[in-house]
Amino acid sequence: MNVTIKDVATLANVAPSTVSRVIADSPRISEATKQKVKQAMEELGYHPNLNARNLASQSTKALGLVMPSSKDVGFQNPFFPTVLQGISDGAQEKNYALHMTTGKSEKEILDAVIQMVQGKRVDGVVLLTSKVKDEVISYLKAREFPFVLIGKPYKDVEEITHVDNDNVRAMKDATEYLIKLGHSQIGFIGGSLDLIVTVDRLQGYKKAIVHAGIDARKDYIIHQEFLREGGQEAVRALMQLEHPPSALVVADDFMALGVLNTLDELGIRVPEDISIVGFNNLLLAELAKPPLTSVDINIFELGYQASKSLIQKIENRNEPTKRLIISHRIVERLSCSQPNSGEMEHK
Amino acid sequence: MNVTIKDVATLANVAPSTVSRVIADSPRISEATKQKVKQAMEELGYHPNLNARNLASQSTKALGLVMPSSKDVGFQNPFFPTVLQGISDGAQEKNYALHMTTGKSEKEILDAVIQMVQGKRVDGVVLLTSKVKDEVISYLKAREFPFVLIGKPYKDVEEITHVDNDNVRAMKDATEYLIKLGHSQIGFIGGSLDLIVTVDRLQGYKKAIVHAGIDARKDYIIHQEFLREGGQEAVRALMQLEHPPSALVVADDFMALGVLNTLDELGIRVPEDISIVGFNNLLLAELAKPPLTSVDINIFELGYQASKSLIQKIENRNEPTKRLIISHRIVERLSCSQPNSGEMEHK
DNA sequence: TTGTAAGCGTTATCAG
DNA sequence: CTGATAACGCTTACAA
Repeated sequence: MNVTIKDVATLANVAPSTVSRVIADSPRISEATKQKVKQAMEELGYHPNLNARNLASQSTKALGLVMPSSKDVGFQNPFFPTVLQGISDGAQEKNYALHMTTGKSEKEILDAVIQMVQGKRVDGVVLLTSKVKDEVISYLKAREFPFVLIGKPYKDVEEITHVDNDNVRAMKDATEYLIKLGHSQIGFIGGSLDLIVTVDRLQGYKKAIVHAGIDARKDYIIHQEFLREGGQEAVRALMQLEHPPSALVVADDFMALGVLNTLDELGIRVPEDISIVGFNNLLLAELAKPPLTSVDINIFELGYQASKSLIQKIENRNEPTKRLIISHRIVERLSCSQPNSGEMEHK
Repeated sequence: MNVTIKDVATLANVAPSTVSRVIADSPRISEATKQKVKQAMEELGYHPNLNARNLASQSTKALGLVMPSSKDVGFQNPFFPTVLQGISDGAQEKNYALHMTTGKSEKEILDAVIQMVQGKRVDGVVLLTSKVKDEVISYLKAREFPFVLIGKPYKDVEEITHVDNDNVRAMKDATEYLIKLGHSQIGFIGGSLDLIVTVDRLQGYKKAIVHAGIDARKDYIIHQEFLREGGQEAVRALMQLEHPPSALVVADDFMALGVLNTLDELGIRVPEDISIVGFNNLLLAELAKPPLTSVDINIFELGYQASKSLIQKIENRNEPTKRLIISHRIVERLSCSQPNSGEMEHK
């Protein structure tokens, strides 16, 4: 019914295997027949059946993407489209296709991954988030199935190929940026401690504080459940301390937007009354009021390197496990200034 | 090497075909052997090879997603993660998997689609954007391959199954909302006219204006290349007209954020000096300053219905072409107010 | 350099 | 209700 390799063979007057070899661009086939076959393919509008090919060759030239739970608010973060672009570019360069799995719960996700792996739909998997206790990782490791993680694994750091930023360093840099501006009362606002990024960034913050000889105040640290209600409260409480911070590092621009909002309601001006450094340098950092100084973590590159190294791993099965660190840099905009010389009035 | 249907057959003491039937849950197989086989599968950890299955059955239980060009800034819009959630939910309900294609240019995208369709990787395709002259649509139509479009097709509206909002109506509603508040000088800010949504929304705006007997001013209409530089200029110019608008409808929240920004720089307050209605009701509409009144177009539902109806089409080949219209509603927040009684000072 | 033929792991058509 | 056996469309030794 559909045009197959045999039809092409007949038309070109060669054996099916020859056609197959032409497709694979085998070096040991005469230029003459190559042309003949190619023309026949053209004439018939031939396209290889990928299922047949995959079945016979035991490989698929496809990567599986594991997205975070779709119930997660974080899913809305523009981080994902961007990282996806990177992955896609890396894959396309090597002619790999992308297969996607999502799910509403951890269990659904794991099931989808198993189906796709055991079903031999993909040759490797890239994980878009690293959670603290990740069953998907355990599964993949146990089966020795090629995969790479975007972010840092919770454990077995040495045994899992991953691409990540140096988040400790990045947040340390951000904090020190504020310290250099003259701030010493610096608050930290981060997301759930279930995410490794948060843990790392918090650590970087602490390092900077300690290193500068500022005393670390526990009440300067907030973990809001991303944004929404809870966050508002927390920020409010923070600003009503007797000595509220004069600067804030926020672990994500999206979150920073919410913070900006709350601050505005409280009548606190940015950057006059308080300075803010965001993270990720999302497009919306530019669009915020005021435009946010933010740490650019090169999201696209994160994705690009992930698919690149996954493909390497697939094509060379005993590639060593690697850890790729993507660089970051602070992008200065208008949300930071030197602290007021006088004590900031509160209450 | 891998455990196959044959291994299961041997262990369960039945023929391979029987195992296959058990997998398909064929009604004409005794409960006894069903159990026996299932246990064998369990014991061996059997998982069907999907490539083999697809090859033999001439169908894949997979949907293809066609994303917009990754070079597009619009790709960053949180619209996509959300619509994807909807698609994914609809697919998962019917046990369909998702295959994704992207590309940096229209050509790359078309090639990817052809490969995936002819390669028989998917049973149907959902298109996430509708462009004015869409080669992908032409291709799919010519091959009579099942697909559904999210948005409105440029032509052949009657022959293409699509799920969309009534964007004309939605924008008319938004505009009339402002009119009811007392505004008569209302500006329109939209994206590229290459996108059908923009065309529709512009039309809705015009309808409302005409219907209210307000005279339509051409200089109240702006098409910025989404956001960035160009947009800023345009908004600036708009506000420096002798009679600047007292209200603005903006075709996308993301864009509205940029507008808000420019307005702020100009020292124009929202909603005191000017009212704004956004579109799409993205998460960030809530986080904007002030929180944006926005038209919720039910993005998730758009995706959900798309995959649902695509699957219907796949499973019942002569399903009639359908047009699904998803409802919208205005979500009031703080970006609108009645116009100042006095003329707004400009300069 | 090219052809022959045996898989790859399922499903589906016949019989029985 | 169950078992042979022929596809499905391609790759890949092994021959020639």
